Amino acid sequence: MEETKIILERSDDEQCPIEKSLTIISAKWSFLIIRELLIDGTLRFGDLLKGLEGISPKTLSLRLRELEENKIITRTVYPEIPPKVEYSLTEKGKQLEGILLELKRFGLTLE
Amino acid sequence: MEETKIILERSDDEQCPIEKSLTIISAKWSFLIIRELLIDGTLRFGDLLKGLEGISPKTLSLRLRELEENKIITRTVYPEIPPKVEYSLTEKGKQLEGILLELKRFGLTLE
DNA sequence: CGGAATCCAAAGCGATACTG
DNA sequence: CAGTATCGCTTTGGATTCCG
Repeated sequence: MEETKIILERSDDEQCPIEKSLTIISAKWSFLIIRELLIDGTLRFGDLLKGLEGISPKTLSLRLRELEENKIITRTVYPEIPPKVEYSLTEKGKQLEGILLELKRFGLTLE
Repeated sequence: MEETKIILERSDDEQCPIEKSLTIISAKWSFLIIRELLIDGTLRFGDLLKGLEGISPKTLSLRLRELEENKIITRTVYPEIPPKVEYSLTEKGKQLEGILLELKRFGLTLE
């Protein structure tokens, strides 16, 4: 039962793991979307559009697609009229709560 | 001896703490600069310029100033000729190692 | 050596209008 | 309702040159 220790080292990957994580979290509006879903569980496109004041549907749509591609959220379509689409976090997505809390803790130490 | 629990909640600050942290860490090249300093301790401008392949002096200079403003690094000038300037992490800056490790751990779970 | 100044291309994103 | 399409501005940062 070996666990590989995670240490900090240089990585010449085109995409090192730290960078992958940051790319996902730090795109504009991304962590806010994730936070909404952590708090509310499941939300529709319109809910997010309304909850995140200032976001455009274009950007929201783009961010949601990226998060889905990275398995952070799931997208569920209900074949009704009018359409209904729900978004929620995957298990992997929920793991981001810890990171967001760390970022919050650190951010609070900045004047 | 009360400790305020850090919980995830909506924040309508122009700059919520999570966003502050992310702004610092996720600017292009920022976490790489921090990682270099975590590994090497103290580095000169030229060392960083050489170590971070692809960065331009303009961008490096900009990032260093931002990090200094946020008390993540210190800048020490030795009044010599030719000039010598050294950068290293503050105690606050060193605290970012934990966050970078979390980001790495998470990044490794992404395919 | 450690930057600052300039110029420019690319990306990012908001506003808005439109569609299945 | 849940997006997509288009347009144009703003920001970012790379390349390069120059300076104390």
